[in-house]
Amino acid sequence: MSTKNEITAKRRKQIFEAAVKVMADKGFHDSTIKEIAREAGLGKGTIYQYIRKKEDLVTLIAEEGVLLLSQKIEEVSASADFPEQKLQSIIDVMLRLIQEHALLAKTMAVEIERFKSEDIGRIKDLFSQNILNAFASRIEEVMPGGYFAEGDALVLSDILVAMCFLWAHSDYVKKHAGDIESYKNILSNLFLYGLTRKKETGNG
Amino acid sequence: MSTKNEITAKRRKQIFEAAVKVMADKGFHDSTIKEIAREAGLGKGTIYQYIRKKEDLVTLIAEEGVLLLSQKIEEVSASADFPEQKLQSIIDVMLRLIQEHALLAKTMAVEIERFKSEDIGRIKDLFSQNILNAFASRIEEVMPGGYFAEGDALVLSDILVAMCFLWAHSDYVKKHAGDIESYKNILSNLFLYGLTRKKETGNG
Amino acid sequence: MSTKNEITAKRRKQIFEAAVKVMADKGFHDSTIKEIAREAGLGKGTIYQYIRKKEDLVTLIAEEGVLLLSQKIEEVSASADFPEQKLQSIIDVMLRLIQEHALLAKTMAVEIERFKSEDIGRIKDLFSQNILNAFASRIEEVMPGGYFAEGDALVLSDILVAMCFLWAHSDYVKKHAGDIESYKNILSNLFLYGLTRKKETGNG
Amino acid sequence: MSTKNEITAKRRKQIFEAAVKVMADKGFHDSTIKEIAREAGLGKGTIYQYIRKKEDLVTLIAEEGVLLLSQKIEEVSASADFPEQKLQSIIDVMLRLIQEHALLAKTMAVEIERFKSEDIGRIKDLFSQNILNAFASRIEEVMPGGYFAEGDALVLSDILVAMCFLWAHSDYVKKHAGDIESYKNILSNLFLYGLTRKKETGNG
DNA sequence: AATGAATGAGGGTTCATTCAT
DNA sequence: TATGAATGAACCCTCATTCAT
Repeated sequence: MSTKNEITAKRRKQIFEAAVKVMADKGFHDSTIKEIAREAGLGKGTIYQYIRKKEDLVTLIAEEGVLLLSQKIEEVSASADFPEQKLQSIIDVMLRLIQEHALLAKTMAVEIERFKSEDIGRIKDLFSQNILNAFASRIEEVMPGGYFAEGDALVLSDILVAMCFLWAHSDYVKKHAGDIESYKNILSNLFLYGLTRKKETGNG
Repeated sequence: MSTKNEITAKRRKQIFEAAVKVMADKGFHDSTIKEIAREAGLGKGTIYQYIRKKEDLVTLIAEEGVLLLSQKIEEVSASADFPEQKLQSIIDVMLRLIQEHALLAKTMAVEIERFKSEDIGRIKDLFSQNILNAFASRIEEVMPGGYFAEGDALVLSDILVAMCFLWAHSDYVKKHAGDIESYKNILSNLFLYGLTRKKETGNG
Repeated sequence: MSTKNEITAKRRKQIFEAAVKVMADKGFHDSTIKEIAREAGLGKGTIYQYIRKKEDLVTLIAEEGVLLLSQKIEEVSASADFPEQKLQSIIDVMLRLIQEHALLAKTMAVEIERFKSEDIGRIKDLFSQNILNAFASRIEEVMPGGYFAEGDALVLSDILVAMCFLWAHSDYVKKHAGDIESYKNILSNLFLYGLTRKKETGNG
Repeated sequence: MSTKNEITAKRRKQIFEAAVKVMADKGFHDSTIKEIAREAGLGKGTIYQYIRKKEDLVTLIAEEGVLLLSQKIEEVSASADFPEQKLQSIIDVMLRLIQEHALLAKTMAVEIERFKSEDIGRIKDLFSQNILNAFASRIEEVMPGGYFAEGDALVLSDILVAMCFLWAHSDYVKKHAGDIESYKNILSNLFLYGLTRKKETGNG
């Protein structure tokens, strides 16, 4: 026995997943409502019971994506590790999530930047506050005394997050890195040590 | 007195620049031929004397962009600096070009990845060979003995190039970094030293 | 209460009839989908729920026309009359159908020959097998011992059918013959007796 | 040394022949001025020095065709043969001309009927007076005492002329008759004797 | 709530025609 | 006179959105 709300939630999920799947493949403009409806196993008209405009699907995807990432990221932030480990953890989690929700991440990475609707503004704020700031905090913990000013932390977190998303939509990166584990190591080492730091050969 | 070829070249440039401008603002799909024509100061039909399909405009932009970058990048590579300076130079040049041709770079960054026409394949190869490889070579020169394997150079160049392009289309980065000079320093320091290297305070 | 199929059938008919009407007047190229839609009392987009391309309308018209003619022609062929009466009957039926479906016949006569799509090939085969052959059979029955070889029957049926269709699109013929009854007599007499046979004045 | 008029005449011929060639292949609407110009070895703009509108090409073709046919047909009419031979001659000439100027004839047959411009009216009159009437006269000479009324001659000449043109554009007729000689015989016999007249086996 | 038939705005593209050279 | 670059009207077709069932 399903309550009305349960059905609504189920439909939303159907539509969301179909939209993610189709849009990750074709991008926003080349995806049609008809195809998304078919993928969702619903009628074309039914979609419009749950969204007002096609654009809303991107909002939906963005929102879902940001929430998903936010939750996990917070967990990591709460861990008791050393700063460097915390940074590695957050990269690790981010990449794992992106891998796990590859299609969602791809659509987020590719479509969101170009959207200018009002709703997206709200989500970008959420993204900024929950994700970028979490990264920035982790970054701030490891950079004092080094080459960066305090204000650089935000830029660096923009960069790091973007590099994580790169895994979702860059064919080059996937081809060159081979697997996500390699990519994670490269990213961690780059951010922690840079290219020129020499590894200490463990003799003492 | 203009020869036919001169006019043709001039028109191509007009159209190219109009396309870059409009597409950087609206993206491929939301740009209409009509608007591009208006921006170029030409009639709608005239556009089709110089391209066969709207899609060709992206190919054109991609090609022009890759050539533009390739040329300058090569110059840097030929310089006689030390490896670390060479890497800084190439980042410097890349960012300056991206700044100078901001709209072109934005369209390149945003649209090319999603295009799947045959012509784009050719251009991606060009991009890979001329730009990614140039970066990879510079990267290889500074990383021995450190945390990276030789094969990582390509991935790292993917990453570095992506970071440069981030300046072209990420509102966050622009807002957080303020100006391109800051961004350049952040990128250079990140790549050369990473977040955790401590600056030696010169009291030796 | 209309089932989905009934509506579909109704729409198809609407569109078909509108297309016949408009195309008979203007020909394929000078007919626009917009006008056909208006004539059908439907929206422009609706047409494309029932056809894929404008060209399909010609296929549809051709097919319908051939089927229509085939059915009636077969009935005549099955009659028990003498050969000469059978030939007259088939001319009679053909002309009556062409008169009755004047617009359809005109479009058939004018447009089909020039179309080269694959679907038309199939329909031409149908036309050839069902209509030309029926005429040829009737012709074969009356011509032995005369001026024609057996193999001429097909050519003669091409000619006779073309003559019938002439009624559909030749202004000259309509003007000169006046009414279809006259035209039918002329055709029958021409085919049966030729120009030079003298009528026997019934005095014996 | 060419006078201005000679060049003009030469250009007209070039354009005329190119138009005939292209239109016979593709029909009026699918022929472009560009292609006709190329076929004529002239620039696109040059065409418009000799015609006002694309439609004029059809007028030109029609006019030329009618004149061509008229001239030869008149010669035959002036011959001193017996009526039946005269009819055969006129069929013979007509078919030979159609064969010789196959492309011209095809375009005449296919395109003229649908054109409604004022100029075409004039040409149709010419056609009617010069060609249809010539045929009608020949027909009138052979039909007295037979199955036809005097007024039928015009209809019969419409029919006969149409049957001659059939050779120019019916694939069926060409395929079934094989060569034009056969077709000519079939047409002649049909018109002179009909299907049912028995050949007298010449034994007294 | 679910559906898909109906719709028309809007976009890409073609091409007859013009006109400056 | 010859040309072809320039132009925009006009057309086909797609697809987001609506709405009656």
